[in-house]
Amino acid sequence: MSSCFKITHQSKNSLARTGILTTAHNKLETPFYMPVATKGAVKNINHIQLQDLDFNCLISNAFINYLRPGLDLISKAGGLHKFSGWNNSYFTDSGGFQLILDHFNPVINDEGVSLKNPFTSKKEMITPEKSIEIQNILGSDVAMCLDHQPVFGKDRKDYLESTIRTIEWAKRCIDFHKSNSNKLNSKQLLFGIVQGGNHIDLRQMCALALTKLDFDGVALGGFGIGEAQKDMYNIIYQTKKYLLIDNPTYIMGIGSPIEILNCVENGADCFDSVYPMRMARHGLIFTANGEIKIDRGAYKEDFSPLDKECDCFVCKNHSRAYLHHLYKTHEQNAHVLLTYHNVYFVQNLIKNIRLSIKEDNFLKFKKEFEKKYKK
RNA sequence: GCUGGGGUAGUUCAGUGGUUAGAAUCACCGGUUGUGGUCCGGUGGACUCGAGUUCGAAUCUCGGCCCCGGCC
Repeated sequence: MSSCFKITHQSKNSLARTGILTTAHNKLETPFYMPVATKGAVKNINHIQLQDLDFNCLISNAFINYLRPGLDLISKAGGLHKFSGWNNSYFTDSGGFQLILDHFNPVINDEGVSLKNPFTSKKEMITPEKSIEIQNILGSDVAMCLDHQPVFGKDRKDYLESTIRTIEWAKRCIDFHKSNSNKLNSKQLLFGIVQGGNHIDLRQMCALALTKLDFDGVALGGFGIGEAQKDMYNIIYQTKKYLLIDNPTYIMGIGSPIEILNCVENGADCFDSVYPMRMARHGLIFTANGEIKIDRGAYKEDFSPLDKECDCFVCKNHSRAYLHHLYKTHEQNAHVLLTYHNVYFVQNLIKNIRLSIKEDNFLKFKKEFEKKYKK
């Protein structure tokens, strides 16, 4: 039973809820979205701006930090928080996501994963224990289990194998986490991860197994890629039935406005995704009236703001024409300004979601948002 | 005035006497989700003009026009 999470309001007509997740650094209001700071920095937006936007939690990557700059250096600095100058919360991803990137030449067996260090070309063996040890040293507020999501898994057989492996690894992760007294952050929480692709029974089997392991929270993985995407909401809904009601539920890798809304409706409490920042870099901008692509010629002489309803400083001070010009001329500031707007937009959405849940108005809010957002 | 170089997509370049003239950029349209990046994919668009040689010229020859350099 987790004591770090407390539900503060439960929607009557859906699984949407607000809550407080208490970490060593913060009390995090849920639902919340975490900007991704793989290397201890979010691309094109700095810590002060993020803090001003009330982001109290980022997610970094244990494996990437382990490869570079390395644990010795981060330890000398006093851990990931001090090294990166972020005094709020950090989740750390285990490195499980890197298992699907060809770039790292992953070779997986029951013991763990063998990966190629792209900086040295040396092989690195990451086991569940090793992954937790790295996160213990980094001192993140929430560590994630090492999980296995199959890349090419088209067959149920592949998903069954990876799901069973994920459960076995989860046991090893929690055993190591409990027994290792050498943690930088003694209050570090640990979340398990549900795999199973789009097979509801595998998801439920995995969820059930994790609930028996005393995790502080449970994540659903495997949505950023592959076939599970279209069935995501149903998978979350069906999986939630097998999770403890007062466990925080984290949807990994999801971050578009519409997806956040639908995940919240099905009981999700936190998110992380590169989506808002990457879309900004690629010129796709979130607005209350839908997404726009700022590189389109249509905006060349459009002197209105990105989003008329947005109060961010970019919308208050700059026109689409100006941002179009910066973007088309590859001016660095284009990415900085567009990233700021997208991140602001998502945070604003999250705040409104929380408010609407507290006011028992979530479904109405969602419906109205979607109506305007989808053309 | 003399002389050399050059004119190929909106732009910068490649290339060849022989099916459908390449690329980058550009324009338009997709994509992007536990970060390998200002990324990936699709589509669109051109041989300076005239004459000659040739079965065939965008390519070779001559001339016109235009651009760049050098000399006077």
